[in-house]
Amino acid sequence: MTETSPITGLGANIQRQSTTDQAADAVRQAILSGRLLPGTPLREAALAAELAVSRSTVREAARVLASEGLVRYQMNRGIVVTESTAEDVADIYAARAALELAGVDALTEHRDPAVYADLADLVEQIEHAFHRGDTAAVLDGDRLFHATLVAATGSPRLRRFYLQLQQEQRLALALAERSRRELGRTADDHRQLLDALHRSPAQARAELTAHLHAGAAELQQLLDLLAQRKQLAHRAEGETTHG
Amino acid sequence: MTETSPITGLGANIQRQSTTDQAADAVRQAILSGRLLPGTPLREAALAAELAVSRSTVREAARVLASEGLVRYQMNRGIVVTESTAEDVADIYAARAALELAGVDALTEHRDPAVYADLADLVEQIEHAFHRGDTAAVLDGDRLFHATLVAATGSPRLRRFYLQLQQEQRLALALAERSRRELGRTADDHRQLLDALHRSPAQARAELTAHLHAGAAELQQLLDLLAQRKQLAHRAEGETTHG
DNA sequence: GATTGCCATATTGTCCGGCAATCCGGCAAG
DNA sequence: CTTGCCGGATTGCCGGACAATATGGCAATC
Repeated sequence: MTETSPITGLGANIQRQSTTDQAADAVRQAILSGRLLPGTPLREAALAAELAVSRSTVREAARVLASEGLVRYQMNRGIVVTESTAEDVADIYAARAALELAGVDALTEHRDPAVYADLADLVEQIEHAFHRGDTAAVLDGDRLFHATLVAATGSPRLRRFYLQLQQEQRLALALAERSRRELGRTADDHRQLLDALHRSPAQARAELTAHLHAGAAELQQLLDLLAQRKQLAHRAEGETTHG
Repeated sequence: MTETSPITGLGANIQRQSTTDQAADAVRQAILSGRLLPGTPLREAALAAELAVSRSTVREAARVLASEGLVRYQMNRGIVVTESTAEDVADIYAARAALELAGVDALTEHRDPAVYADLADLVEQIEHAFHRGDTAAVLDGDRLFHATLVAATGSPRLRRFYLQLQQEQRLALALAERSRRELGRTADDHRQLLDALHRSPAQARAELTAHLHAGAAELQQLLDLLAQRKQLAHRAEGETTHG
């Protein structure tokens, strides 16, 4: 899996990280963790001061994040953390479906036992995490399971694109919390999906699309809830201002 | 298709283009047209002078192009026009297959007559261009045909990603010239593919994969040829230097 | 002759200060 | 309530600057 030098056998390619990349990482982390909410404008000067870097560096980092879809870059209006619409969420799931179905096709065609083993491990992990009540671990396992599926295509480009989709999805629900019931369904779903992957391509495809549709619906619902809560907060704020 | 304002009915959203974007466009154009060959290092200062912009602007533009895969950004080594390996080409076709198959699925499921009409038009265009001997038009039609197929998924993200793949492919064969026979095959293939799309999903999928495999093989062969020619040139250069 | 160490040069990474263009909120006039 | 205007805040872009790093060549060494 890892590259090895033909001479030394050491694949350790040491490499410093540019300030720009570090800045991008910091902001990305803040966004994905929900510390920077969608819609938040990112003032270049303030960010530069906060990160102790120059404005040029911030701008370069912003270009990177923009290409990942985490922020939007509007002419003369600056950087804003991306706000996902309902259509965006639907689209993310549609795109996910396309890539993951390609993964299913590749897997059910080549039947690589290593991939099946990885997937089985992940299902175990997810179930364990669920019983421990470790929400973050469940979600991590979920993401890794699907990423592994796409990786089964063997295509680096599909893999990279898929990771971006996952990032966008994380951004969309950064502040949403899943209920225990939904997490349980997640755990069950993946075992079922794995079974279907063993059985037949057609069943696997069907199971996956069903799983994704359910996920999309759940996320849409969560977003609606958040929007409602936000509206209420907004209204309350208006009242206090008026009173 | 186009967005219309509920008030004026004018969808004309005028918008200036930032200098950075213009710079990126210029370089992108130069790369895709083959004026900047793969492997060419892009000196920031020189580029800035050439485009009559500042180095900061060039760097931002480079970040954009790097995110599109047209250039590579190596720490302390600067910007280099991406050199595609044989694996890259294979991967591009694998990724294309995944997305286009999603398009086939969507199309054969919904049977949107408008899309079929568009595709039929494009086949006509390609055949006309071929008979005119207009190579560029054939290739444009080819690209548009496949992009339309992917667009049938209705997913903006898949569409965007697919355009990037097409860009990368153009980069890979920027300086390769296709023979008349290959262009003819291209024209025939698309009509066959369109027929299969009318017939059955399974046949469409089969036809598409065959088409893409043939394309990949052709491109690989072209690249081998180019590599050989390059080696010969290189060797000749060495001889003159020594002599 | 091949390897190593060193040095001059070219180039990048990053920062800074600056200025015009643009956006935004508010206030006044109609 | 709309329109026009104004000032502060912010961005877009620039040019200069300097340290860190890469690169190619030359000399010293084995």
